Amino acid sequence: MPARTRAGKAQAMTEQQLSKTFEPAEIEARWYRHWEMSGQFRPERPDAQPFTIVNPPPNVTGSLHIGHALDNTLQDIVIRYERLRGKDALWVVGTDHAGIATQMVVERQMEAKQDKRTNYTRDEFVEKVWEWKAESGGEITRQLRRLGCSMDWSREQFTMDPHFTRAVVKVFVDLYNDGLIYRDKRLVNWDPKLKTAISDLEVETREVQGSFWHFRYPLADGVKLASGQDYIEVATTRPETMLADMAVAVHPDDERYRSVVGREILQPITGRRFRIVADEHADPELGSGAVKITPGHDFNDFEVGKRAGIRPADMLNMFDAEANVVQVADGMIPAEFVGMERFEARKLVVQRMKQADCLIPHVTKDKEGNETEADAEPRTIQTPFGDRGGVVIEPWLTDQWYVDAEKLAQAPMEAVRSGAIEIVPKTWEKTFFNWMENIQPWCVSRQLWWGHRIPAWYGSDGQCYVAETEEEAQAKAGSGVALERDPDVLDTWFSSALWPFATLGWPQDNPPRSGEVAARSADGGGSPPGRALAANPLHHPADGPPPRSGEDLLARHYPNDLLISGFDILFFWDARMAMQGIHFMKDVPWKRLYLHGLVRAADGSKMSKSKGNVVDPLILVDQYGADALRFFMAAMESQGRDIKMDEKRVEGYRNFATKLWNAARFCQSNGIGASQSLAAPAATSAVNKWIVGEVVETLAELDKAMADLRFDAAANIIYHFVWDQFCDWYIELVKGNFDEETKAVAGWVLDQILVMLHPFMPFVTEELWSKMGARPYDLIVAKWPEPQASVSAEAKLEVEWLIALVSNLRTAKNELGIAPGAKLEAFLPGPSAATRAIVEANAGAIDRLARLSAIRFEAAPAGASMQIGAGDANLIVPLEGVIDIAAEKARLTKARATSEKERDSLAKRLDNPAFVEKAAPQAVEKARADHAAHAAEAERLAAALKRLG
RNA sequence: GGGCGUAUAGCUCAGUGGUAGAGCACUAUGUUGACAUCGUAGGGGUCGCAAGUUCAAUCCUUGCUACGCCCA
Repeated sequence: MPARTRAGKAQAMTEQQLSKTFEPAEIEARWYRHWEMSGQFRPERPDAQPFTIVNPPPNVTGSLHIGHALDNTLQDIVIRYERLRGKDALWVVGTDHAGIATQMVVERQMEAKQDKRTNYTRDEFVEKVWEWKAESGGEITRQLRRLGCSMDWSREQFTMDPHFTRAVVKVFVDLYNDGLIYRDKRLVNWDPKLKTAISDLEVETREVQGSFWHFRYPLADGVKLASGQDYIEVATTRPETMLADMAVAVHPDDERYRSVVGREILQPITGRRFRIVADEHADPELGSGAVKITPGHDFNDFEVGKRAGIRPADMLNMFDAEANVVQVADGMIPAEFVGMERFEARKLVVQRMKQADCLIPHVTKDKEGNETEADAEPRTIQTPFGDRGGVVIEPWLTDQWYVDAEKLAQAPMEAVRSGAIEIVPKTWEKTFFNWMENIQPWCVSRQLWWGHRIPAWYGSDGQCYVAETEEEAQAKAGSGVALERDPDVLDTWFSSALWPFATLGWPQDNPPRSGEVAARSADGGGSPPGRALAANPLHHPADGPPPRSGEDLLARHYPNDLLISGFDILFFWDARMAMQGIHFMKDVPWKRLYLHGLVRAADGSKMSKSKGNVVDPLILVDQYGADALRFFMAAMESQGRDIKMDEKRVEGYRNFATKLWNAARFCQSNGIGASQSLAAPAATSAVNKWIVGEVVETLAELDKAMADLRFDAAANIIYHFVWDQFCDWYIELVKGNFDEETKAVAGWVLDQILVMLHPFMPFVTEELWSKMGARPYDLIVAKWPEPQASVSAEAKLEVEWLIALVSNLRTAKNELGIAPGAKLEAFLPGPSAATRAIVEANAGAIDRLARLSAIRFEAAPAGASMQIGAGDANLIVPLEGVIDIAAEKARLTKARATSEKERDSLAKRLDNPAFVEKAAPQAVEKARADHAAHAAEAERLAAALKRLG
């Protein structure tokens, strides 16, 4: 199959001796470069079935953390597996422009030089971000290579690439024309530090120790409540907002206030008069039952305000973009507050209210009944914080662009319901539906400079024209209308939602390649002139293979087959991909969605820089090798559970790689080399037939685990086959007997191991593959096993008989304190023909492993002996003068007790007529067989004891 | 307040309607030419608690307890 690999031919074909020690670092660097340079991450397979994964594009400012290591390892395992199975496997890779994060990084750099963004024009600043990206962005792409990830780097993508930007603009315009994007004036989550709106998903609610103040709001015009009180009590955790209060709400059924609904409050600080309104938002059970209403600065109050007839445009706004107090439209905020920072204003408001005798102190009583007064009641307050800026979010009234998420959410929900998208593990479906069913309009505009600029232009009259280009907008507006473009950019997630199809060339079928030099559009997207990625030192290697052309990637690779992501971005990214994918492509973005958990610190806490418990995956790679880290990730990835970091376990898998290395070295030193055929070699000896059968079984189990995305099961299956079956038994059984058949079988089995293990441990397997002999192609593009052989039941029985004999003998010797190397002789009077044949065929192994000089088919001489069971045979090993009899008696007694206990328990079950009648027939049958076996074993042991006297 | 998840060996975790497994750790032992990053053998668990369903429950149901996450 030379067409499958361009590289295979170029490679040295001679068998090279394996070095004594396994050194991962050198092997990893060498092989990764070779794979990438020779284009083997995406070999040409035009006729093969496509298989596609897109990676969650990491933030261009990011560096590899342990979560990336998990996520990308799982993807690489799947993609390497499918590539080995002959599919046209495409793993799309790229990075995300990360609007806020990237702008912050560059601004921070400027700050360090006493410089700032606003010293530059927008274009100048954006240019500087591109410069930053060229120099320092994309560190993570190098780091992914160190993990061994086999992505198609030749088509590396960036969300601000020109073709991607065109896709983003088209999506925006199309959604606008479909009425699914609109501009609206409403409260948004405003980050006063970053001075931008953010979506509700980017808000984190944290519990903060705060205060709850109670105030008197005097009734105007001498009005009194039914109780005679001349004020209404209101309480708040944010007193500063009373500078923009526009109402007090009471419940319509609340008798205490019914008489004053429609009357007015005279706010003590501002002197503003506003109405008391009836609204069900006010809960009579809570506090006084009356709430102050600041429609311009609170989400609930906004709704109350609208119901009370206040138009959003008329709602008072008392903050600027940095959350400092500004004068409101009615000019009633006292001058001393204007310009004040929000939390300073809070203090001053409390002070002024207190001076006006409008503060109701909080009174507590101690055990003796002594009263203490405080200004406020201490309280734990659920407070919104921006997940990037880390400051308290301020609800702020602005014009923003919104996506009608509710409409777009319908099709993805149907896709999951119908099974068009399978969510694995299934438990996440509920969470998915819960969010999708309650989805809110998605605020997509951001007040940043770095990102995809919104394709909307405004005339001087405020009329808005949305179009893909300024020319089109101008055409819509008519010539002569002066247009100004919307200064905002789009949420980064808005663009990454297009990843499964825009990376494949949508809306054009032949996208520009990453090497293409493209003029930067006015959108701020696109690589700047003369700074194409091919010339980017980060695009490693600069002389790598060119991307292929002429493919209709979109038609071939959409829908993607699988998406693997952490559950933490289910809403942010996965759900939004599903919305955009189905809307624009009329099909699901991927057939399966696999969600994995978080990697936690060893103590189970979340890793975070502030806690200082972050484990750097690259340090683990340095220490144990990438293969070991990858295997750890796979072995620990059981669906639905977080992974606790366990370095000892990584070490264990490093040891596993070493074990395989040494086994291969041993094979090599015995003249075993590369196998010549895909099919298992013809085997005549039981041990060879047996190991071929074990490969057949292991392969089936492995394929099943992979089909189910059970990475832990898959890793364990191959681990135990290599260590337990191949190293511990097969090699030991054939040692010293390397005839041609055995060499052929051993070489073939080792090759199957290398192929099956390759998705998990690509480096060590590729190295061994090349060193074991001449190969027509590299392991990365080898063929998945097709043994074309079956399991031999007789061989299995025979080898398992031998294994039982050896194990039981070792156990007995150990318990009796006999040196493991001591050579003994055994007697087996009247063996069955089958047993006799086994013994005769395996004299060598019996001598070497069981350390029996002979098994005689005759009665044992009188005297003390030990009894060794193997299958239904009972071997007698004379111990005259070897050990003390008491120890052997104790051993047998214990073993007999175990068998008797099992036997009796089964007998009890079988004596129960209900069991025999109602239980499944196979269960009854199995119980009978087990009972017979245990009874026989107990009897055998009893007889042995009797013989000991 | 709503939702989801977890509780199994000293630790980290699999698993099953028919009396429980792995890795690490632990104990004993081993330099017979692949491997001490190893070999051999061993000890260790009333499967969180309680009730129910069932011939049979660690597994299914309900409740409780503890811990974690998400949403409000």
